[in-house]
Amino acid sequence: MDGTAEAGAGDAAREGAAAVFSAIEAAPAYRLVFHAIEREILEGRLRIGDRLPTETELAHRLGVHRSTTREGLRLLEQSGLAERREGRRLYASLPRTDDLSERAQRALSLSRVSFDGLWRLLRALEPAAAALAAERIDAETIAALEANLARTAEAVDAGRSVTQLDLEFHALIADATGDAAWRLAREPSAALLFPANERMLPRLAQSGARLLTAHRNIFDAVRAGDGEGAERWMRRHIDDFRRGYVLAGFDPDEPVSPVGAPENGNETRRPGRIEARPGEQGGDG
Amino acid sequence: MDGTAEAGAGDAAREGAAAVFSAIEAAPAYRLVFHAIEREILEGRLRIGDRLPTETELAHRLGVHRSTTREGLRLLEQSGLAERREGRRLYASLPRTDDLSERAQRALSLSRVSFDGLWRLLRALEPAAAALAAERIDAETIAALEANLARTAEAVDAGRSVTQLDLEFHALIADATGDAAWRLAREPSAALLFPANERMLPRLAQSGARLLTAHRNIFDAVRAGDGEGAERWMRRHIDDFRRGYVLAGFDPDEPVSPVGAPENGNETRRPGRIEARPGEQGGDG
DNA sequence: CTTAGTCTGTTTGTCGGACAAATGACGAGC
DNA sequence: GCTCGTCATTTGTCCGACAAACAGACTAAG
Repeated sequence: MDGTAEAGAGDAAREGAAAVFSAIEAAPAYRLVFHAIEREILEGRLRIGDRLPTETELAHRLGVHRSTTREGLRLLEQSGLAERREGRRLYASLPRTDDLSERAQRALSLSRVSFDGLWRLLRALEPAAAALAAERIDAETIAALEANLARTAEAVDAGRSVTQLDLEFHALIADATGDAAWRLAREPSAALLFPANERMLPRLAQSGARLLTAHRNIFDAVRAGDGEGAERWMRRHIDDFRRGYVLAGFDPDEPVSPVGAPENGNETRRPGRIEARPGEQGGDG
Repeated sequence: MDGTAEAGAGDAAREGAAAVFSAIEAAPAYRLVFHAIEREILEGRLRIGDRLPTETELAHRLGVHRSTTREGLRLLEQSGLAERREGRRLYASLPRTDDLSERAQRALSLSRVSFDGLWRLLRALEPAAAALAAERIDAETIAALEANLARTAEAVDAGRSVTQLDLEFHALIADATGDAAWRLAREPSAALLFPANERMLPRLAQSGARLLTAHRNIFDAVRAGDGEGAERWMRRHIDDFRRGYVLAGFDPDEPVSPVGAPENGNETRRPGRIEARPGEQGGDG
């Protein structure tokens, strides 16, 4: 605890031009704890799914207090490398893609993104994804897409919102590429862009039906292994989306509005405690 | 403290069919602390850049102990919504894109991605990004690109590796779109794919020079506002990249090897402490 | 008057220990 | 055999303490 900083104090003759003085790297112990465990996981000594040692044991092994260990564990937890199962225990895990997407989405929604920027991104991605999907799709994803189409048809008939199903359809296409990179690349933008549908629907007759038809065409091509067709239909679908947006009277150059405020509930759902503290201190300053 | 869990214990007469029993959402207090602060930031009561209250004050206001507060702060920290500046204090911040990218990249590298999948993703993205960049680029990014090209030329002359500069060039193009979504979408994949260059270089004569020429062509088109040209040159560049990969004798269907093990240093660099504890407990089991 | 040192109150990092509640394993009882 | 208490383990939370780092204010030196 006495890393006395006696670095560049010496003679005042010249400002050492050659000396580099790369910034000293240091970190509080809780961060070292985090990295120690992270490393165990990344280098395979702790395999995905393995239960982490007890807090007490970790503390003991790392030579720090349990509180410090716990702070490190929080970092690990939030980084996605540790995950709670069955309520309490922590298990080593891979950061989940949807988790990453969600965060990216939030970051995006807080930054400046225009409808047009997002749209052009997806116009580049989605057709290519559809083409690749046509080459690689498996039976399982086909089934999932069929189910999605069925539910979309229902929703359209019933006049319900199709936004969620729309998002799911496109996500499934991305999944069909079999490559996590595709999903990761498109998800945040799609989640921000496609809900714009919600605002168009009331203004455009038949937009639900059009969407369904488009999805069906895309699906048929994908299932048939017709990459080119899938790409073409998807591109039309995306173009159509933009057209609808403009027709409905929106300005594609405007920033997209952050959809969905941060909800409260969504915790890791464990039975037990309901509130942190029923009500003890109000807040006095 | 005493949220005694007396949920569904009652009479065993009938299994309430009508009752819904939506899963009880509960969370430990440290998580509630996290969400409380998160919410303050997301809803604008704490603005980006604002200094967070003292740990003690937070603890007091939220009615929990400082230790608990600190655990919540670790979550916040790792989520990117709080950031240390000047060493200690925590400030509200936006999750940084490069941070998100880095995590996404790690997640990708741990999952199954093939050269081909990544390549096709970037083949869809990069040309479109270049086209958009040509419409929107500003003087600053032009300057950055020029600097990048100059350094690339140097590196090629000197026979040094151009991988980092290559990555930077493409990232700058994405930046030039002015839309964070583009950078976020391509960064993780690019970071995994482009370093493959490193392996090709020794096997292919002139590949550095080819890369430089391609970058120059792309840049010229972008600067001239020639979207179509930029797109075309970029597509060629990406195609060329794949051709080189195959020529060099690699199989595009193989999974990409995780590049770069998790390094040690990269902390938040704060002067002061060098080690958590110089050497107090060795580890006895 | 600027520069360098000194002092002081505040804030963070870490530690020690304590205890209630939840969990999981296990053996007793219907 | 299945259900129900019992008990040890583990997590969540709290209390309190103290050293180190830091931000400022203030003072001595050039």
